[in-house]
This record gives sequence, C-alpha cells and structure tokens, in this order.
Amino acid sequence: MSKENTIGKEAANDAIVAHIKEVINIEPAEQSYFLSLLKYKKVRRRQYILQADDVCRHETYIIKGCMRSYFIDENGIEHVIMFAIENCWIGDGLSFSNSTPSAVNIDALDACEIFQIDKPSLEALYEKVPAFERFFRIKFQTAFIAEQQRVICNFTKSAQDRYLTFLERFPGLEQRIPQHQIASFLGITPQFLSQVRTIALKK
Amino acid sequence: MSKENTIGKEAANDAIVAHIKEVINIEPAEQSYFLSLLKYKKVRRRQYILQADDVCRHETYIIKGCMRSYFIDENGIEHVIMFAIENCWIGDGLSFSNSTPSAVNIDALDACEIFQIDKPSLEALYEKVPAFERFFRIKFQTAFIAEQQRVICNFTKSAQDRYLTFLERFPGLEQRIPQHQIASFLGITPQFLSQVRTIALKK
DNA sequence: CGCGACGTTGATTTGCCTCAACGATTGTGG
DNA sequence: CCACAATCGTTGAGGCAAATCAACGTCGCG
Repeated sequence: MSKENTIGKEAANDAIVAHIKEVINIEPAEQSYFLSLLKYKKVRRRQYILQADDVCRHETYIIKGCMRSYFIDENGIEHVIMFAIENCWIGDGLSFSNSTPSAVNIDALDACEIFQIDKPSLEALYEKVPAFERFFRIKFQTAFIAEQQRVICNFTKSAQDRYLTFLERFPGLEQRIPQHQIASFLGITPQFLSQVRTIALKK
Repeated sequence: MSKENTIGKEAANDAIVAHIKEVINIEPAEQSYFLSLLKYKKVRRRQYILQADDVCRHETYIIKGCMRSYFIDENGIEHVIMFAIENCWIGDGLSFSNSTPSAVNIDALDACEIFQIDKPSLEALYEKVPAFERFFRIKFQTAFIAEQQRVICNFTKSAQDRYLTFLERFPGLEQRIPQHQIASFLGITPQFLSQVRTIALKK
C-alpha cells in the first residue's frame, strides 16, 4: 500500500507496458530497456510541464490524472487544444520535433503521475527497437484521424451537438474538468456552454 | 517527350523516390523493392478513387494533379476534408486501417497521375524495410500537427483571415479549384466566401 | 440551343459572442 | 475563525458574423 492515493512506480510500469503491448510485441529485454529510458514524475495540480517559449523536451505519458494543452491568442484568450487523461500521450509535437520554442502550455488539471521520455532517448529507442516506430506511427495515425473528425464535427454540428458528442467521447470527463475549459475545447464561450447545457440536459 | 502532357512512369518513379529520401535513407535494393509494390495510374477529372461505403484499399500518392476527400452529411451537404496535390498522400486512414466501409469520397479535380499501394504490400514493406515505419510515422505526425493548427485556426480567426491563410498555405491552389469547394474546406458557404473575397481582395 | 455548374448580390434570420451583473464555492492570509 | 479575493457558473440584453433563401448572370458543354 502506498501511503498516498497514488499508483506508484511499480504499477505504473505495468500500466505503460500494457499500453505498449496493445499495439506492438516487445521482448523482455526491450521492455526493460524501454522502461529504463522513462522518467517517472509526480505533478501537482496547476503545475506546468511545458510553458510557451520553452522548447518541449519530452513526450509525456499520463499514468494518472488529467492534463491539458492550450495556447493564448493575441487577445489573451486561452484555447484548449486537447485534454489528456490516463493512458494518453501529450506534448507539443512541433516543438519537440524541431527543438523550437513552443507556442503552447501544458499543465495539470489534477494531481498527476506521468512518465516522460526525452528526445535523445526516444531516438535511441527508435534505433534499438524499431517496433516503437510502428507504435508511434499508429498512435499518430489514430490521432490524425481523430483530429480530422474534430474538424468535421466543428463544421457540421451545432455547439449543442458538439457538447453531446464530447460527453459521449470522453465519458465522465466533464466531472473532472472546469466547465469553461470544456467550452474552450469546443470553441465556444463559457456563457454559451452554460446556456446550451440548461437546454440539452433538460431532456 | 511523352505525347500527352503527362509525367510518365519513369519520371514519376524519380519523384516519389526523391519524396521518400527527403525523410529516410534507403538502399538501392530497398528502393526498387518499394517501387515494385506501387501501381501507377492515370485518373480522369471527376473520377473517384474511393466512394463512400467502399473499403479504402490503397494509400495514394499524387504525382500530378489535384484530388479531394469529402463526405456528405445527413442534409446532403458536401464537406471537403482535405485537398491533395503533387507529392501529397491521400486516403481514408480509418477505413484503410480497419478495412471498414469508408464514410468519405475521394475524387480527382484535375486529370491526375498517381501511385497506389495496397495494405498487404504496405505491411510487407513495413516488414522488410522498417525505415518506412519511420517515414509514415513522421508523415502522420506532421499531418496531425497540421490538423491541430487547423482546428485552432478555425476557432481563432474570422472567415476572411482563414481564407487569406489558405491562400498563403496553398499558393496558387485557388486557381485550380472551384471556389465553392474552397468554401467547403474552410467551413463556410460559397455565398459568404464570395462576399469575403470582394472585400479581402480589394486591398 | 438549352441545361447544369458556377459565381455573385441582396434581404432576412440565427447561432453564438460580448458585456455586464450576480450567486455560490473555494481558498487564503490576517 | 472570519474577511476577502479569486474562481466558477449562471442569466439577460444587445450585437455581429455567418447562414439561409432567393434571384440573376455567365460560362462551358452535350
């Protein structure tokens, strides 16, 4: 039993290995090599793991908790790009790939436990265990498709329908996240989401 | 000189090899193996290479010409998901991956020349030349990032700004494509795009 | 020629935003 | 422990960007 309400590194290892093995097969030796490249971290609520203008040095896997990436436009308005919960990856691909300053912030909405892998380690991993190229190829492919669906959904549906779609696709997430951030993710104002909810949830 | 105004298979081979070598290194043997998996095709204007409810069996690389993918919503309205021109890949990742019926159509806006690779061939390629996992990992990663930017752009900017962004990002494409399809891609009505243009281009 | 595809323009409507004010809750320092 | 600020959600009035509906001109093409 861990003293706090945390997963702990042992169980975290198991979780991420299971996550990998859903997609690719790896040998025990490759598995422990992979694990040796990860840094386990606890992150407090509201703590940043990436701030705009810094270079994104890690890809981050969430074992427990919830994070968001967002950016701030020229009018000072926050726009939530994505949420990430247990078993999701988050980062700024653009900044990570090119080692350029990031335009986005990533912070914790919950107390989180995460694994991080930095670029040299990931490159080494690709080199030594090419199956991980496949792993991330599939992850990015899926993410790309999902993002296309999001564009389509935004074009096709009203704010109310998008909210309902959000509830279906991320069940229970609306309990864990302030409402105005869901509004931001959906591309509407908090006021309008409030209005939408009173109508939508009446049914 | 080819008799028609086409690229021809020889030059097409060179083009796609150059495209691959921008991202990964491959041996001559791997290169000719790769080329042996591709089917070269000419496609007429308005010809489909994928229709909704069919399974997407190929990834398609465009050597010459312009294609679009789009879907038709419950009200019968077309929504352009993406355009693809020379040196772009197009397909329906979801249908291709899962061998499920596609929701989208892909057709030619121009007379096109294309290469296609089917799933068994691509799997074999991944197997024999793992560097292609890397190639497509990077392609999907880039595509994912671009799609995120698109979401953000749609949230942040007015229709006029989005049109100007479109002109910058796909220079000259507006000459090759009917205007109402650009409108669809931008998520606005053709009428409104017309209005936007008279204002925006006045400057 | 006549028809369909395409772009334009104008009148009206609507989905969502802006601005503003107000409770409820949480957190925090004195 | 209370006072006060900050955060969060709600509600309402008014405004604007873009949609809808409709009509019309222009091509290219069978």
